[in-house]
This record gives sequence, structure tokens and C-alpha cells, in this order.
Amino acid sequence: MARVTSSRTPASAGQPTLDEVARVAGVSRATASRAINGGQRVSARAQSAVDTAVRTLGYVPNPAARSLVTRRTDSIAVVVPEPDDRVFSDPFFAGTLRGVNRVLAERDIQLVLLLARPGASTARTLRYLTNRHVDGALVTSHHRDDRLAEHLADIGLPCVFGGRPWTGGDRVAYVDVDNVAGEREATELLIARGCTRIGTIAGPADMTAAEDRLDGWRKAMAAAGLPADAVEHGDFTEASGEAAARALMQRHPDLDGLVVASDLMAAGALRVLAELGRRVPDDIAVVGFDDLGVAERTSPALTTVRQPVAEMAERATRLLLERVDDPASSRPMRMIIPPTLVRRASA
Amino acid sequence: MARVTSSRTPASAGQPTLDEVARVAGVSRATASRAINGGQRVSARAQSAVDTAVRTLGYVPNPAARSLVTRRTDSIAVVVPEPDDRVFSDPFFAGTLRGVNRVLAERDIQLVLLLARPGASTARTLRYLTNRHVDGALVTSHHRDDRLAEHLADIGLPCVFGGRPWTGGDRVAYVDVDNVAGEREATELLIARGCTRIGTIAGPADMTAAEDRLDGWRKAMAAAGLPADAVEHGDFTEASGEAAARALMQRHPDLDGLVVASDLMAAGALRVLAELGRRVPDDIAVVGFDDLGVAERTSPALTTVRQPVAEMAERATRLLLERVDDPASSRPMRMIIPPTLVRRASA
DNA sequence: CCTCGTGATGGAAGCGCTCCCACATTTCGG
DNA sequence: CCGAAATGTGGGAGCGCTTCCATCACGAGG
Repeated sequence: MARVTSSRTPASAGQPTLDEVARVAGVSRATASRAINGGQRVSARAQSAVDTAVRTLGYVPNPAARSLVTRRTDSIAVVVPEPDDRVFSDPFFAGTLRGVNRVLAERDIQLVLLLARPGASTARTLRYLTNRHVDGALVTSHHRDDRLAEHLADIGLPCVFGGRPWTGGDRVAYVDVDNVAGEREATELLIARGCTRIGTIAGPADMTAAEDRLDGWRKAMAAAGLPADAVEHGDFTEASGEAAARALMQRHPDLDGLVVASDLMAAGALRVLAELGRRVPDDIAVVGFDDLGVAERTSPALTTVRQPVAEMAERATRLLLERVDDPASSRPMRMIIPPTLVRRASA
Repeated sequence: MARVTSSRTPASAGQPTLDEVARVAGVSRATASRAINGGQRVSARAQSAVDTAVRTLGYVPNPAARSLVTRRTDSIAVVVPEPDDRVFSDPFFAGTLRGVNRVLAERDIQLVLLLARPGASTARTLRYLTNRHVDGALVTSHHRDDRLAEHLADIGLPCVFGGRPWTGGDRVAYVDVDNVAGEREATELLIARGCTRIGTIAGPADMTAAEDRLDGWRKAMAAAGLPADAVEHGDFTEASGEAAARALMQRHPDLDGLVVASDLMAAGALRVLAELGRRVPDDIAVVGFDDLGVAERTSPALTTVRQPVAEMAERATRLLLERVDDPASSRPMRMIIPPTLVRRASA
């Protein structure tokens, strides 16, 4: 008879505990625990008794207690080292989060968003990760000076980068699109089209994606024997694209082709070109990069290099979960996705 | 001499524990704990000894162990019950997250993003919240049928809604913009302008913001003695705005004013109007809602009703933290922010 | 008929931390 | 100069869970 109140359980204080489940089911706490977690070595009778008890009591395991002993938290962090504003206005981020979430939904893993504004909060973020508050980290769009790659490698936290990290490229895993090939192909399209005076609006110089794309443009230009002198840098935002286009057209009014490192910047550039009375693509052809929705909505619609952001994030996440599950498999891995050129009206 | 290996501490297994800090600092675990958490009732000598030990050992407290006893997790959830895609493409969400993060950065609280696609995953989300995995929840843009408001009230988890919830409006706290007043004002602007045939593109009927805005439009139309029959619903996306505008213009070719429940939909509508050869605002004046960046970039630039999303999120978050800190203060509270009309070219 | 392996079970030892409580040590007003 | 209040400190009891290990029941094989 379970009439005698156990001396160690408050019997009705808030959430039911595993102890109570065990008592109600008439088994030991150990058996109850086993039954709840997959039911290895549990008789059918015990299993169903526990199941019933769980249901009637409305039991939910206490995650803190569980992870105290399992040393797992069943959550991963998505680290976004960006100055707030840019993060959200850029569909790149949206696509990434979508991909991550798609994978996490399959298992019972939650997503902790770490928005690390540059400077002080990087320390905070790092501390959080060091604490093992999460089982792993996915780092997206990091910058040269945050040194996140090294720090994470030091901590020993399983992690995967979205986009090639600056350093420690051999110590960490990452998933990236082939930026060089993509931008080269974009440039070659303009060249094939007959453009001879091609400029580029590159991304911020402290991001590998930006550098790689610039590199792709340079390579294509060199291969075609064209001068690669018309370069302007933006920060991937629309406004910076406008500014860059304005500067570029002033310095090189004769441009007949423009390779832009992101669709958002390209959209800004298109507006400037319209303002200046240049017809696209007749006077000047324009290619963007990303194809995450923006490109379809510019006028004219943007020819661009598509990177399958959501899928990349999905892969990165799977990769991360793999090494969370088996930290031994932590050989650095890279996964390079080929981009595809999407032709629309602007080139 | 700390030469004798304590019987209860592995001395060098992975992360250092509080025990080790205490031993190195030459104090008890209790004192070390106090010193680390704010240092009430700790002598200067003990404090500095602990500080030093923490530093040399590189000690970071184990969050699971801590929250097992404190029953706090120092993280809150942002619940977004949306079908993935819409979430990110909408700057509303971006602004919200920005506001939330601004507040959380001040304290050491983390943000867990719960993307609950309708259907099955609502259960998952609810389970997560029930587990007390987080200290509180901020629910944004919820729909009629997710019944999140009731469920959360049942669980007893501190929570605040962004936008008036459908039900349980008296049991839960929320922060909202005055949608009725805002849309009425927008409509009145068109009326003052001389428009007499004014249609509206409303949002999804299962969201209060959409219903309230529609209501505002109706009220203004009624007050002016104008027929409120030209209504079409979208889902706040640009594409749906296009479709709605097309349908509306076909059924009511004589419209000379259009009140749209979101800027994104208005952008879609503007494109359709341009396509149909209607000049804006001369042939037909258009007002949007939101003013989160999109409105400045349409052509013509959109006159719209601004809701200060980031600030609203900020307030909601503060409100949430207040009740996390003091669950007793859980009187339902609502905070209604007045919107402001921003005049640009479209009306 | 006895010994083994096998599967099911419960006891108990923690995981690393906070915090109550008792005790020791000051500090003061009267 | 003394009792009371204030201040520091450490012991120890958990928080709720997983998991190792010893135990036990039960057929199967020798």
C-alpha cells in the first residue's frame, strides 16, 4: 500500500518528479527513468505502468536535473556576430535560420540565438558557449577580427561554420558555397555578353565570402585580359550598394557591366543606375549574388548567382549534430556547394 | 597543504568545479558560492581569494547545476507561431528580435527561439515551455487557433504577448499598437485627400492585428458615410498583396484609394497598380502599415502608419522580465502604443 | 539436479550548485 | 564593560535526474 507518505517527497509541490511517477507506477526510480528514456531492459508491464503514471501525473522531466548528469543540453547555439540591424534585414540570415530549424525540428533540439554585437558582447557570447550551455554552435557570417574560430576550437565545443572562417580553417568544419567560382561565372556571363568595362561592388573586406567573390571577379577579368580596377566595397546592405554604385559610376562613367557581391547591394545599385539614366541591361548589365527573393523583385529583375542558403544551413546543422553525437568524429570537414547562375533581365 | 587529494573531487577532470575553487581559495564551498554570486556577506579577503581562484582555474559555473536549485534558467523564449517562410521575410519579426535582444543584453539572459510551425510542432513547443526550460515566454504574431494564450496561462509560465491575443486577453499581458486608431487615421487621410472610393487589403482574418486594422478602416468609412465593400484579404506577404490588389481592381476598377494592412502587401499592390497603368497617388492613393524600411523603398515611397516595433518588443521584454523576477506581479497588463502616420509620396 | 547466462529490477552514488542554519566573531549603544 | 545585534563562515541537506552495480528470477544446457 502506498498509503504511507514517503518521507522524502512533498507529494504535491508543483511539478511531479520522477520519484512520484515511480511510486505511482509501483516501480523504482531507476526503472521509471529507464522506461521514460527509451525503455531498454524494461518489462512490458513496468513500461505501461510508468507510461500511465506519467500521463495521469502530467509528468515532465526536469531538464536541468537531466542535463546535470547527462552533460547534454539538447540545444545548440546559432551565433551571429553582426551589428543587429544588418542581421535581420538580410534574407541570408533568414534562410539560414530556416534551414537550421528544419533539421532541429526532426530531433528534440532547441535553438539558442546568440546575437553578438561586435566588441564587448563577444566576450559574453564566448562565456556562454564555454559554460556548455549548449551542445554545439553554428557560427554564421563571422568577421575577421572576432577570432571566433580559434576561440571555439580552444574551448573544444563542437561547432560548424557557415561560410569559410578566416583562420583555423583546418581546425574547424564549415559549409560554404563556392564563392570564387560563382562570381567568376557571373563575370564571365557579362564578358560573354560583350561587356568590356566591368566594375564590381564587393562586400566587406573582413568577410571571407566577400573576399572570395572579389577574387572570382578578378580571376575572370584577368582571364579575359580586362582591367580589374573598378572596385568599390560595401557592407552587403542596400544603402551601401547605392553609395558604392554612385562612387563607381562617377569614377568610371564608362562601365558597361557591374558585378555585385549581393542582391541587396545590387538592388541599391539598380536604383542609382535608374537615377543616372542608365538602362539596364542595355547600357550596363548587372549581376547580383544570393537569389534569396530580392532578385526577383528588383526592376529589372536581377540576374544573379544563387546560393542555396537554407540547404547549406541544413547541412551545416546535420554536420554539427553528428559531431555533437560523436565528438570523436571531429575531423575538420568542409563542404563546398556549387552555386548556380540564375538568368533574369538585368544581364 | 593541499597535497592530499580530496576523496570527492577528481582534481583534474574537465571543467573545474566550485569545490576546487573553494579549495584553492581556502574557503568553504558556501563562501565561494556567495563570493561568486554578488558577494553578500563575504569579507574582502575571502572575496579576493575566490576571485583569484576563479581566474586561475578558469572556472565557469555549471548552468544546469545552478538552475536545478535556483529554478531559474536565465533564458526566455521568443515564440513565433508562423510557417517559417513568412517569419523571416517580414521585417516585423526582425524589429521584434532586435528589441528583445536589446533588453536581454543588459542582463545576462539568453534568447531561445521557438519557431512553431502550425500543427504538430505546437505541441512540441508547448512541451518545451511546460518543462520550464525557460523562465518566460514572449509570443509574437500568434494566430487564432493556436490557443497559445490559454495554454500558457494554464502552465503558469510568465509570458507577454506581442500584439493582442485572441482570447484570455484578460489573463495575459500584452503590448500592442493601437491598430484601430492607426488604420482609421490612415483612412481618414485618404478621405481628407478627396478619395471617395476606398478599398482595403486586410491581413489574415485569424490575426487580431489584421482584424483591428480592418475595423479601423470600417469605422472611418462609416463615419464618412462611404461604402465599405471593397475588401480583400492577404497574409501580410508581398505576393498576397499583389494577388489581392489584382482581385480588388478587377472587382472595383473605380477605386481611388487603397488602405493596405502592411507595407509588404502595399509594395505588392503598388507593383500591380503600376502594371495596370494607374498613377499613384493621382489615380489612386495608397497607404500602408508598419514603416519598417520597406515603405521608403517602394516607388512611389509609401505613406504609411508607423508602429515602433523594436520599442514595442523592448517594452514587452521588460514587462516579461518584471514578472519573471516577481511572479506575484502577474496582474494582466496591456500596453497600447499609439501609431504615427508617416507621409510620403503615395498619399 | 545444478550451474549459467540473460533480462529485469532497485539501491545508492553522485552530477555541481545554492542556501538554510548554526556557530564564531565583531561591533556598538547604553 | 556587557548583552544584543550585525556580520562572516562552514556544514550539510537537498534540487531531480541518470546510471553503475548487485541482486534476483527464470529457463536452458550439461
